[in-house]
Amino acid sequence: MEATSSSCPVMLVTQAITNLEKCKSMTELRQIHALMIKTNLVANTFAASKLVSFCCLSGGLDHAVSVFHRIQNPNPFIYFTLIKCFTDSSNPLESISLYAHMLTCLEDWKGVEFSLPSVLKACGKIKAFDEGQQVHGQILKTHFLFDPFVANSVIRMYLEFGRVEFARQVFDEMPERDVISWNSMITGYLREGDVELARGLFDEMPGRDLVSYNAMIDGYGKCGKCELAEEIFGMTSQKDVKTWTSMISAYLHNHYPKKALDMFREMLCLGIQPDAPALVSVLSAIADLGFIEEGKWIHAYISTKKIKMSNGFIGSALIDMYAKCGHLENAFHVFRSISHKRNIGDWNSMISGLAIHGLGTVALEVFHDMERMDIEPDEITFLGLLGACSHGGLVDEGQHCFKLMQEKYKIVPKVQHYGCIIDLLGRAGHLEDALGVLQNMPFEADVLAWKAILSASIKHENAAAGENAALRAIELAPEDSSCYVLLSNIYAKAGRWDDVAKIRSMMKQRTVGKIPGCSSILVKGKVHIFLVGKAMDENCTDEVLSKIKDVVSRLKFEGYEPDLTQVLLDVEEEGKESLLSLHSEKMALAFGLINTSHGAPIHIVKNLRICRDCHSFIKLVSRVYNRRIVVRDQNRFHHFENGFCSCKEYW
DNA sequence: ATAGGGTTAG
Repeated sequence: MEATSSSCPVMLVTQAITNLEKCKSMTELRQIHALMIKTNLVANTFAASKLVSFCCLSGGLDHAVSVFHRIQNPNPFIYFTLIKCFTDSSNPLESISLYAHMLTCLEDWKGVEFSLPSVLKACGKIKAFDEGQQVHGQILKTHFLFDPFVANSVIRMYLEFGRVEFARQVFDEMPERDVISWNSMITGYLREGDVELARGLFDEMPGRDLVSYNAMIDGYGKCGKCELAEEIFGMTSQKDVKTWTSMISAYLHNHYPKKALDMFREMLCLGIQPDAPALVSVLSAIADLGFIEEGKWIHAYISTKKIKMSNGFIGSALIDMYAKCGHLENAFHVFRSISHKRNIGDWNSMISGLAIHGLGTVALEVFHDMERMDIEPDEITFLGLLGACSHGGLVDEGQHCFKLMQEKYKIVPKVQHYGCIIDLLGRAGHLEDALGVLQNMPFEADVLAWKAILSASIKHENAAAGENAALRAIELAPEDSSCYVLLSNIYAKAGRWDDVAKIRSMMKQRTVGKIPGCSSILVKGKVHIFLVGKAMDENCTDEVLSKIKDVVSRLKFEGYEPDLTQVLLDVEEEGKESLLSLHSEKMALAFGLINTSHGAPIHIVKNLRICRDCHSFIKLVSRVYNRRIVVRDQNRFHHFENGFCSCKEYW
């Protein structure tokens, strides 16, 4: 028998609901419940289900269950309320049990279909494959597959299991597909990396909506097909903030941070309000570019719009941005300001931020705070820590961290973690040990592991080890120009000119292009970009070139000797010195010397690793011209002051 | 009741 609502006047029901909606604490909730029992409102289906769902929302799942048990003959809708709560809770298994229990209690299955999406979601969430198949079986028997809500949920569940072929079968069998069915299949294929199949469905589907477009943009972006993402982006005239965010992150994933930033600006111009995810992705682009002014603007925007820093990634994105723009104090400031509501990402960003500045000891201190506060570190925390030790030359501490992560935190190291350890040992000159780790680790060595050995070999002048490492790295990443260049440098240094020529022609044959060096500098709020021997704003090229000449001759007085050992690939002997002096970071530095006042610090961002000559050049400039110079290269920060660099030659 | 976007990583 259905609980009667006729016994309760409508007024009372509405009153109870209003009370529930205003309710702020469990104590209040209990009072309302008591009143509802007194007036027999608990017998009213609608009021009772509201009560159950409010219990769930305020975190009192237990209370919800006890309320539920006092309801006589709960109807499918009340079951549904609690099932949904269980699905969203940390214990979705309960949702499946309650569903099974409901089936044994109900005589009439009318209304059961409302619970099916929740139950299927619960199965997917806890990867309960067998249970999921059982529910699927029941759905087939009871013909609920006719209900697109139900069928779509079955599809979603199989996708959650990673079984696209099962999902596809349901998709093919279901009597009536709606736009959600198509979109679900498309995202399923995209998650598998099967863009062609996804695109096939996208082209074939009868009526696309925004979700379809956004999913394709996102999918293309993630698999490195930026042009195709752009194509889809251009196909739809209606765009929402997610469309823009998808395109921004597509640019980001494909290493076009400038385009990502431009896209964000365009979005703002059209009056679209960025939300947290949009801001997080643009912050990441800004961090890549090192555009501190834009970063500060976004920070101010977040503050004025009162966007929460605690949940989500806003805090970590801000910390990361400030650290990568060289403003560690601001990163720390954000980090401190969220001290009571930090998530793991906030800690990780702070630790990695300190790592790129070479502040290994501080990073370890932050980690100790984390341990004191019982925050469970994850694998990224340890990548940051190992990197911090590596850049800070802290060999023992790094090895200790590596042990700690396995023994105390039971984290199984990935190939990246081994890469860090190899790098750590290699940099510190323990080349044999580094090779030992590489040979004994439970993974095939990847490019980065070999590149770590390669740069350690070069630094510690072991040509044979370097040659071997370079050859292995080239095998694994034939498109990466840096390994060819380093190898040919090794050959050149040994006078093996035939081999130098061989490498050069190999590069030509494989059309491996060198990535052009590029540096940027911020002067009076404007970013200026320099390539080798050329300013993007060509008006100032000549002025910069003559300034470099001045600086070089002044430094030569102080004992500067151009280090020609790294310009061995393409150039004749007499061209080497002038080519060296045209490196983009020297151009940017000269521009900074011309256009900033005496004693003002200079910040430069470079896309590649800084070369040895530029490094000693800038050290000297910092002393002779009495300037603090901060350079971010591909790997880390260099803080130059009074002739010294913070990296202590660890780079 | 079912589908879409986000950070930190050698």
